[in-house]
Amino acid sequence: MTIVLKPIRPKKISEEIVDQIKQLISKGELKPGDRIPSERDLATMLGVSRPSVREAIMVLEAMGFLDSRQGGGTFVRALTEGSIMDPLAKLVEKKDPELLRALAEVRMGLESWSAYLAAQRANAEDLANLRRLYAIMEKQAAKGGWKPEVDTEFHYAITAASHNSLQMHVLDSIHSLFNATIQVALMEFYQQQGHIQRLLTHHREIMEAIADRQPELARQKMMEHLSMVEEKMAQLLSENSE
Amino acid sequence: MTIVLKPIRPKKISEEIVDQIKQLISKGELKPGDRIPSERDLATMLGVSRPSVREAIMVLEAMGFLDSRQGGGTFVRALTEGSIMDPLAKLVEKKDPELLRALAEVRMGLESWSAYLAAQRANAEDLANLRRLYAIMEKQAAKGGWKPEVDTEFHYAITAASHNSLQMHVLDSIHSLFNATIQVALMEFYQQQGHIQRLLTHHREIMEAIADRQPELARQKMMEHLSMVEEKMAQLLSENSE
DNA sequence: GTTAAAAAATTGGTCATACCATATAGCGAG
DNA sequence: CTCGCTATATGGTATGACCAATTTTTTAAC
Repeated sequence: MTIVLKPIRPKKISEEIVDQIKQLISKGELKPGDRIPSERDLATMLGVSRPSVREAIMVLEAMGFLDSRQGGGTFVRALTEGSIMDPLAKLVEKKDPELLRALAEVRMGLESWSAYLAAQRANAEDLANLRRLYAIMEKQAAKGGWKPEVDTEFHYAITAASHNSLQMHVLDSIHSLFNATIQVALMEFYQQQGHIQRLLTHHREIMEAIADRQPELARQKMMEHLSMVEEKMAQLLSENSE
Repeated sequence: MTIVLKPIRPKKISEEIVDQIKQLISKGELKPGDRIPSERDLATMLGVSRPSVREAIMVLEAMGFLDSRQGGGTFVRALTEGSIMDPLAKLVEKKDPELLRALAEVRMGLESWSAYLAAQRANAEDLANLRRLYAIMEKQAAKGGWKPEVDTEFHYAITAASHNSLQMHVLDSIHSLFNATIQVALMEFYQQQGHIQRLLTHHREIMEAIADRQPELARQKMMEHLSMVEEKMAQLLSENSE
């Protein structure tokens, strides 16, 4: 008889307070703009010390629920949803160039691996999807345009063709970060510099390598492609830092 | 002339500390699993009071960067734990063979990429660390043993030598999943089958390729190594399912 | 010498108190 | 009534103490 004993993590007092206040907000008893009782009052109300209350408020402030102003008071902030970001997103929100480079590099490793696997396992449906997306890109390129969404979808389709669910999840996290940071700016940068034809060629080569069942070639082409992306990103970042 | 006036809000001390620690994590100086200095030490180091440090840690904990355990200490969490692992951890704990295969495959992609990067960037310190760990493995192998911890540490050291903090975090999530599932069983399986010498050879070849600055070779050797791991894992799973 | 139990040191969690900095409210001078 | 000053309320920081859980070291037993 295996008794699964619970994660006896005695909850911290401040966490209890966080939960209570969060509940008040979610129940609408505390509306945006309201001023909550002072730290001292809350402490006596809850029968705890002020530091505990303070830690709770600190956490809620970090979450975006509250906003404290010295001398003024603590107010409920209008939560526009989306304030809850992953740890990863919080890190790159500063657009630290070093981190973005690391991000691009991780992406390079993951996607080239996806291409390798895709070349081994892509089925007819996968290939048809890739061809469809490539046709759209080609059409756009003929008009001198480039849609980030289509580009992104193309890369997703490759990972999907790897038929590895976990790979899909991991890459999704990385990719969404990329989108959230400089994806769009990067695409515009391409258009200005007239690199669209090169991009199109890259994608075609990758697709053909996958269709021809040449894993090593697909990997290599994806690597070349993303190397250029990283290079352009570095240019973009150095320009902006001037 | 538009003068965008700014924030005005003088930054709180705790926020300052939050930024500093976040930066340490993003730059990779604090890696997943590391224990950060105690609250008291940090307070004296930074020249502030303990409550300020505590508030900062509280916020970072809420953000998912840190994890504090009473009496134990405060540790750096892998940034991808929440966003990638949680949904999948439940699936993997059932030891679904399909998912374990996917896991091993993702690991293969990530680690071979780590080896490639490490061969380009490993410094003297990184190499010394690898050699030290290899020596331990060699000694163990001479006695017919194989310690999973040392093996794991060796692979971590390679990723550390890639000098990409994000790569470190992503791989940590994957690796911890691996450890939680079949890592130990796998090691025992090796010993039973007398594959220790082959394992040792693999690790030596990888290490030498990195030391010789041969990225492609390092990648290839890591791939061979992990291919064998995946193969053995498949054997183990099929045996157990009988 | 190895292992297990016990004690000590370390570390996070909580509390109490005091004082500083800032914003708001209220009062008073003009 | 308006402007400016003062008093007060409130968040921000610092110090110190003690508790609870964990880790490490020491000690004792085998």
